[in-house]
Amino acid sequence: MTLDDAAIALTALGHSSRLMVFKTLVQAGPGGLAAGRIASLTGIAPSLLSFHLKELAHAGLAIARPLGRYMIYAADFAAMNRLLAYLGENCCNGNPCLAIAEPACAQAGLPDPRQADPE
Amino acid sequence: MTLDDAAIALTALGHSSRLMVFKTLVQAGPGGLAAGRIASLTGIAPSLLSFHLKELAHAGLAIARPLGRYMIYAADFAAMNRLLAYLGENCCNGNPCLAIAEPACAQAGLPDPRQADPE
DNA sequence: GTCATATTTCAATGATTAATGAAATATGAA
DNA sequence: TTCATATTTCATTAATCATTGAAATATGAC
Repeated sequence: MTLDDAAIALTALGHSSRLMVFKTLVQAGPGGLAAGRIASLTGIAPSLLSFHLKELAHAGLAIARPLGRYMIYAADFAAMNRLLAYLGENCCNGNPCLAIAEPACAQAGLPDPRQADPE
Repeated sequence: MTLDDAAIALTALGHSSRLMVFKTLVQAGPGGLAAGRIASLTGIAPSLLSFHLKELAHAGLAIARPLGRYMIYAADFAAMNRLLAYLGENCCNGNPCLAIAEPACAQAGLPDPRQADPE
């Protein structure tokens, strides 16, 4: 993932409506949700939601597949992982200083990586 | 961290120049860099850089401190960790499915958390 | 004090983005 | 075929953002 790829994905998530939509898709899991269901869950008008979903899809964070007259959108978990990996490597000095890494390591008796000094 | 806080931070990082600036600050470590040094490292014009640095600071991702006639900017690693934690919890279903979590866990003999099915 | 350096502010411009509602497209049901 | 549902497209408007260069501010050096 290049810096520009990451910036495009971050821009897509950097809007409260789109972040809410993406969060909704994540909660829905890989099966995804129909556009209308996303609209009713988030309260976003259909045409505006279509615009935001297209932004997310264009950024590679959501995948669309038609199902009859419905359009099913799902979060692209792999893409999100790549983005988080990029941020961890390039924007946290490559150190395991991420809070998110803590729970998985705590159960293994490892020290909390959040204490690592990033200098 | 609220969804709106996260969206503000993501917007700040969702611009290639600002992401490059932030990456530069991260590489510099907690000691930070003078604005002029950031300008020469990134090739961004001083007045435009000032604008972008203000955006990063306003989003809580960078901290500024005056040092004589210089202004030192440093990445706020704690804020970045909070953002990554938010994304991990809310945008990866709370599962340890993050690629970034893998290295720390591999050394403990844990299975690769990236294989976890987020459904 | 005067000068050079470092940074920010400001105004102006152009570009991009968000939001709204109406119209178009497509699918399934009756 | 006709109708209702689901979604997208389009045109329009408003709003926000990025960029530039000049001017202002502040600090340290001489």
